Amino acid sequence: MLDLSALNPRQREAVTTLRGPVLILAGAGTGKTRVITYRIAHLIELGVPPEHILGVTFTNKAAREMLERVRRLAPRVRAVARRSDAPAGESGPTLCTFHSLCVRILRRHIEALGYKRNFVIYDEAEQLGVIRKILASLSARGEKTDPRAVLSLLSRYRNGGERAAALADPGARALAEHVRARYESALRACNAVDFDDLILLTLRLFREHPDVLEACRARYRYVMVDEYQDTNAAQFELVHALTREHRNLCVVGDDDQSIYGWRGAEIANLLDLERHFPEVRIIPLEQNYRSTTTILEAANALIRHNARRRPKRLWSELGAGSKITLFTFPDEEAEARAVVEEIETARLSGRARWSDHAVLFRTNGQSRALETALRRAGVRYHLVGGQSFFDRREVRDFLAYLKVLLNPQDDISLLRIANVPARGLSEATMQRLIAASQERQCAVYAVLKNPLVTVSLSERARAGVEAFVELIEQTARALRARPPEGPASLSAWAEQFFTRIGYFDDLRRSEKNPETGENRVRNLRELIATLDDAAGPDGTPADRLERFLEEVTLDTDREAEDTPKGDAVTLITMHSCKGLEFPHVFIVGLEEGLLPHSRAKQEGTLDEERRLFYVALTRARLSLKLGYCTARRKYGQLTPCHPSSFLKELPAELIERAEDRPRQPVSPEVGRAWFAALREKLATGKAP
DNA sequence: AATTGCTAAGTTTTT
DNA sequence: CTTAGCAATT
Repeated sequence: MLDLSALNPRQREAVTTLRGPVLILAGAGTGKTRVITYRIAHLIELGVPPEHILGVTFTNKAAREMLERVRRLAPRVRAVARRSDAPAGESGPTLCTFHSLCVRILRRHIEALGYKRNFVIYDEAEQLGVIRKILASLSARGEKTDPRAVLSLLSRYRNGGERAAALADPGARALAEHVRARYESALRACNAVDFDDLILLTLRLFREHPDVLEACRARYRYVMVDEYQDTNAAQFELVHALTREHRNLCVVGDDDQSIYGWRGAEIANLLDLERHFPEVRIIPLEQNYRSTTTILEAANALIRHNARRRPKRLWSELGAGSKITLFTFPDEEAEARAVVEEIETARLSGRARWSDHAVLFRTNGQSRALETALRRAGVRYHLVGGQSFFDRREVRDFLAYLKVLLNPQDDISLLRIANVPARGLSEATMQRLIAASQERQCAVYAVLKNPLVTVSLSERARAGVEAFVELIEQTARALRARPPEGPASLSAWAEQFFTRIGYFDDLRRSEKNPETGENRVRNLRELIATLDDAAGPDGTPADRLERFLEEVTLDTDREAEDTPKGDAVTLITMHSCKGLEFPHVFIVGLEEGLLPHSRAKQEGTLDEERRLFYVALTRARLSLKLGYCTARRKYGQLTPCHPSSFLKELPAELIERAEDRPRQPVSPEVGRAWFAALREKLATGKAP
């Protein structure tokens, strides 16, 4: 029996309001995940068949966590579906991301839209590749357009929404429309879809094949959406399509924590929910279980400066705690040293471990000075985010090979690996082949197989092409065969395949520094070792590889998570800290131009910057320290800077300047421990 | 075909 | 100061 008395009245209301539309306005630290999981468990307990429940999240991590907690609350729930290939007879609730839900639907029905079922999913790097090609063919006039900017424009345009409507600049609109036509046909020709397509194509499927929509509605009778403030217009459409009939929609979110507007998130989805669901019941959660009242009051005061928001005020029963400390530094090195000093003082006086601390910053670049200082002091840390494992060259090459083997039409991947390792297919040769493919309106791979085309190539190039085609054909054939003809272990197969084509050696050779070469080989081997686990046991080797690829493109936080971190300080951007909490938080670089970022000012997104600061503030449980520099090294030279205007929005009585802090008396034991630790550090040679 | 050198730019980044 | 992308060399 589910014990609802463990919840506060508001939470209980949220858990027990099961019919009709509900908006749970869940402020930071108010037990949001708890409410969602209790709600699901409650539904099940009341006899709702679990397979009628759909819970949509934005990250796989969130989906996993939710699944785990539902299981704990409702032990009878066994098979809980997360992966898109879950068996049809499953009996659990569906807890997954928007994207994996759509993949699941599309894998079943995409042929109705004229795609092949073995479509590949392009990630951002591949999307950029397509955009670059289009831009290159478009502007021989030498005008340089930033592919990233075009991609983001395109994404907004395709997803529709108010932003796109406000995309009134006729030049931008024309460019977007122009690029869109080429982009979509390029992807289609490659039998590829991108992240946006997963949602958009599902919507199209619903429009053109109402029976599919009907089946989904019948199946998902209770729908919940987490982090609702981060949904974009297309995602809203999807949710609306599923729920506008039965109206059992529960959305959970916090408009004050909307920080992904630049990625197309429509905070209006949350603010204007009544427009589509006038009967919506709004349940605010305001009791915070995380932070001291000092921290919450500061956060409340800050966010009040935002014009358009649903009013709410966080409170807690955790007492005032200590004041917020504000530091001023001459430059970022001093800042980093002070961070280290604060952490070490707390640790050596026995008040906190390294892992109780997080240092938050606006831009990834700010981590450098911090890392240097922490390393110098021998403090363990881990850096969250940064460039992804999946952006490394060797990983991209590997994935491109897999994609080509499963779907040779994938031009982008094919062009990436056609001459890796070098097999005599020079840039010039490839250009001719691409031209031929455009002429014939067919995939590059079809051209490679076409003797009418290859006959015009040089002897060497033709030999290269033939060898390449033979390699792909033969390997693809082998992968379609079940064991014993086909490979039983994907890892063993991959290891052998990449050795045979000389990829490992090529990787080593390509690096001047043998150390980094070995590192790349090791990275790849690590990934290869996970093949069998991630792919699951069912189907042909090709089916299994397909699942692996899907898992890897849709779930990039997978590997980061299971890395055991031990006792270490967390260095993290303000964006990626959402949803986390730490006893002690240090927010650095609170300078005008960095925290309200200079570009945000130009773009008129000051409110979002303020929300970002709000998210950062509300991560702290016990102590909060804020720092800014009076000068910072910018592009090489020291430039003066001013404190962030947001600092003025925090009530002065909650803040004390670091230099005014009363010196805390140090007890003899603490003093001894401190010196002992210092001596040890000197002995091991770690201290400066 | 690959390496070198130049120029230009420089947020955040769930899928 | 970096770094990425691109052009122009060897």
